Amino acid sequence: MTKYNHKEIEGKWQKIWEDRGVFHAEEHSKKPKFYALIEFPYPSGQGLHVGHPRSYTALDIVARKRRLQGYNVLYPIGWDAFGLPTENFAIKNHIHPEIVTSKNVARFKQQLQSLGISFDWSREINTTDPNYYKWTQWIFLKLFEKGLAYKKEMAVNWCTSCKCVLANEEVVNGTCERCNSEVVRKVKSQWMLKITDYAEKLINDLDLVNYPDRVKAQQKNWIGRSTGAEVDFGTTLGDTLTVYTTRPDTLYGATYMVISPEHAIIDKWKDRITNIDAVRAYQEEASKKSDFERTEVAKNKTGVRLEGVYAINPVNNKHIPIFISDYVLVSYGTGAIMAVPAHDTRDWEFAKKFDLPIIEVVKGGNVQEEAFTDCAAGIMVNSDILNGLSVQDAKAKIIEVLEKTGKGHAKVNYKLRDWVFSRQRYWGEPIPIVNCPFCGYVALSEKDLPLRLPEVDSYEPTETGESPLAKMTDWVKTKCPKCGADAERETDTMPQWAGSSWYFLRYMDPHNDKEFVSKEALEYWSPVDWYNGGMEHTTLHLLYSRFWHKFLYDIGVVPTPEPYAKRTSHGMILGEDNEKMSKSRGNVVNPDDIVDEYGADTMRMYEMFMGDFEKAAPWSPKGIRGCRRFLERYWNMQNFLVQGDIRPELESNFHKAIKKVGEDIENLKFNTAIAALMSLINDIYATNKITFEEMKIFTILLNPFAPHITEEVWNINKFNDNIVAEQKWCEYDENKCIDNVIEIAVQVNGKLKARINVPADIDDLNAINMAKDNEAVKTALNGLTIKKEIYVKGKLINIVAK
RNA sequence: GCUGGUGUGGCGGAAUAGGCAGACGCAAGGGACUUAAAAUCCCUCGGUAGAAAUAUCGUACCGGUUCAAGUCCGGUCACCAGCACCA
Repeated sequence: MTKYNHKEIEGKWQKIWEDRGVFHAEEHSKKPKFYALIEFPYPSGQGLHVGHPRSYTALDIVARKRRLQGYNVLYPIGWDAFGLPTENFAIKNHIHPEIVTSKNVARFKQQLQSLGISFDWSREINTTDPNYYKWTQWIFLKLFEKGLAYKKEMAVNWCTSCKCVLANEEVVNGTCERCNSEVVRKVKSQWMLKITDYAEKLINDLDLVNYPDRVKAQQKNWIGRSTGAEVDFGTTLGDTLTVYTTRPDTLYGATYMVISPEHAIIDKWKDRITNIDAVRAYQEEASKKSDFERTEVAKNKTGVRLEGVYAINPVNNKHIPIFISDYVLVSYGTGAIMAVPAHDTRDWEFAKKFDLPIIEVVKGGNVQEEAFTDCAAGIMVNSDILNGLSVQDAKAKIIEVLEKTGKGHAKVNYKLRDWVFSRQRYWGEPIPIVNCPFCGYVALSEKDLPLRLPEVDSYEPTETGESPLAKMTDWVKTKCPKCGADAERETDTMPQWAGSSWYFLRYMDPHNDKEFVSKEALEYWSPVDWYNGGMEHTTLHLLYSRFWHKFLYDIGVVPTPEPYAKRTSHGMILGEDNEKMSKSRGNVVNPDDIVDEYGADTMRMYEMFMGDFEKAAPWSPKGIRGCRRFLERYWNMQNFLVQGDIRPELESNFHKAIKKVGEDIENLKFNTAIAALMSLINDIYATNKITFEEMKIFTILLNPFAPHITEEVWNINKFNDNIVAEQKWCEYDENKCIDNVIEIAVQVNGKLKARINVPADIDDLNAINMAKDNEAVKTALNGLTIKKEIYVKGKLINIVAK
C-alpha cells in the first residue's frame, strides 16, 4: 500500500463531489428534510480564520450523517457581504467595494472548498446582489406598510470613527462593537424598527424552540421584562407626573421624586422654577456626557432640586421635593421615578448625599445604615392601609387601590429599545423611501425594486454625519411615487444586520425572481432544523432575525412563528497562548497552512477533537499531529486487510462504537466520538488485522469527520462506488453492545480491593459470593462482621463491614 | 451589583438518573528497529512512602447527606461571558 497522500486524495474527491453535485438538496423530494445552517461568513480581506471551520465542520458532520441516514439535506452557504471593513478598504485603496467584495468572496470560496465542507454551492447567495437585496428592501417596505418602520428625531449612538450611528446592540462598554472607538450621543433623524412591539413574543416564544439555556437567558436579559406599576403624582403646579416603579408596595416610603435631565416637564415649568439657572446648568452638563461617562461616575450621585414645586403622593397627599438627576434615564419607563431610599440602593445614596428623609416601609433592615433591598419576604410598616401585609400582598392591594382611584395601574416595561436601522454609509442596501414635501415619507412601489446603489466616485463618510449618497444629486432628486412632485430619496442605507435577518429563507429558493421564496419551498423546508453559530450574535443577529421572522409570520408569508427549531453554539478557537487570535498578538493560525501540511481531513478531525465543542479551546500545533497519526493508522490498516465479517471478539467493540459515535454526533460531543474511534482502532491494532466488514464499518463511521480519506479507502477496496452516493449509516444492535464477561470492582467499606470477572447475566447473590471468594477481599474482611452488601449491576460491589 | 457558566494530572480534556477518577490525545521518560536520525511499534506516566506487593492522600476551599460524592445540599473563593444607575 502506498503512503497516505492527502494532497492527491483531497483535490480528487472535492472535484468528484462538485462535478456530480452530490450535495445539492433535492427539489420536490419525498424524503424527510433536514435543514442545517451555519452563520454565513462576512468575506473579509483577511480570508478564512481557523475559527470559521469549527462551526462549519460540526454541522457538516451532522449533515453528512443525515444524508447517509436517508434525509434530503439542505446545507447552504452564502455571503454576508455588505459592511464597513470592505467599504473602509475600498476608500483607502480607491477600489469599488463591489470589486473588493467579489475578490474576497472568491478567496473565501476557494478556502472553504479546500476543507471539503458539503455545502450546496448551487444555492450560494450574496446579500450585495441586487437580486437578493431587492427582497431585503421588499421586507423593509412591508415593515413600513405595517407601521413598524418609522423615522424619528432622537439621540442616537454615534461612532466617531465609523462616522455612523449604531444600534444599542452594537455599543459595547460605550464603544463601537466593530472598531472600539468612542461612541457619543448625537441627535439625528433616524429610521427605526419597532422591535419593542415584539418584546413579549420574543420572550414567550423561546418556549417553542430548542436553544441552549444560556442563549435563552441572555436574550431574556437583554429584552429585560419587568412588572410593576405606573403611578400618577400630582404637583403643586397642577401638572401630573407619572412614575414607573417595580415596587408600588413601597409607595408610602417615597420621600422625594427624581426626573431625568431631559424630561419635557422642565421646559413647561421653566418660568415657575425659581432656580431655573442651576437646573439649566445641570441639564447642559448632563447632555455633554456620553453614556459611558455617565455610567463611569455611577457611584457619585449628582442632581439639582427643582425649587418652587412639590410632587404630591397620591396615597397620602404628602408633598415631596422633585430633583433632576442623570441617574434617571429618559428612555426607560416614564423618565421619572419615586425615590424610596429605605429600599433602593441608588435612592439611598442620593438621599444621604442630599440629606433627605429615609422612611422604612418593610421591616427587617437597618435603613439608616444601608438600603434594605432584599426584602421580598418582609412585612409592611409605616404604610397605613398596607401595614402588616406581606410585600406580595401589599403590591396587589396598592395596585387595586390605584386602579380604583384612577391614580395608577399595573404596567410592564422592557429594557429593549427600538432598533436604529439607518446607517450613514455607502455599502449597504438603499432604503427604498422617498421624502415628498407634500406626502411625507412614501414607499417605492414593489415594481421599482431593487433600488440599486448608484455608482459613486467617493464613498467617504462625511463629517456632517450625512450619508455619502447625499452627494449624488442625480440619484437623490426624484419624483414622489404618490403625487409626482419633486422629492428626494432617503440617503441612509440599512445596517449590515438587514441582509442576514432573512437569508436562511432565501436559501430555500434562491433563484426565484417572482417572490422572495415560493410557498412550496417554505412549506417544505421551514423551519431551520439546526442552526449553529456564535454566542456573540445572541443579542444581535439572532434576536433581529427572530423579530423579522415573527413579523413575516404575522403578515402570513412564512409558515412558522420561529425561524430556527434548534440553536447550538460553538466555543472560540484561541491562540496557542490561550488568548483570542488577533493580528496584533501574532497568534493567528491560517487554515491554508494546516490544509497544506496535514490535509483538510486532519484539520477537521483536530478541530472536532481539540475540546468540548461548546467551550473555547486553545490551538495546539502539536495536538494536531495526533489526529494526523490517527488517520495514518487508519490508512495503514489496509496493509493487513483480510476477507471476513466482524470477528466475534470485536463484535461488542464495533456495536458500542456505532452507538457512541452516532449519539455523540447528535449531542455535539465530537471529541468523545473521535476518542471512541481512536479506542476502536487501538483494539483493532492489538489483533494485527482487520476484516473487510470491519473496515467498511469503520470507514462509514469515520466518513463524516474525514470525508476524503474514507472515500479513497472505500474506492480503493471497491466496497462499492462511493460513500455519499450509495452507502447507508451503520446500525447497531443493543444486544451486541453487551460483553459476555464483565469486570466488576469490589470495594470493602468503599475502598477498592479487587476487580473480578463475572458473566454479564450473573445475579446479585452469585456476584457477591464470587466477590467474597476473592483473596484480597477475604484479607480485607478478616476479623470484621459484614453489615451490608451492595451490588450495582454490571459495575461494582461494596461490602460494608465492621 | 444582576444573569448564565466554569474550576479535574505537565497540557487539551473524559467520567453526572451518585457507583472503579484521569478515557482519548499531546508532551515527557524508557525500550525495539536503524550505522544514525526521522517515522513506526511496545512499555511507563496524579502526589507521598516503598525495591516491590502495597498503603495513603487527591477533582478550587470549608462543612454536610450517603454503604458510596468530581457528581447532591449549605457556605466560601477564583476565573470566564453577557448585562449594568433599567427604578
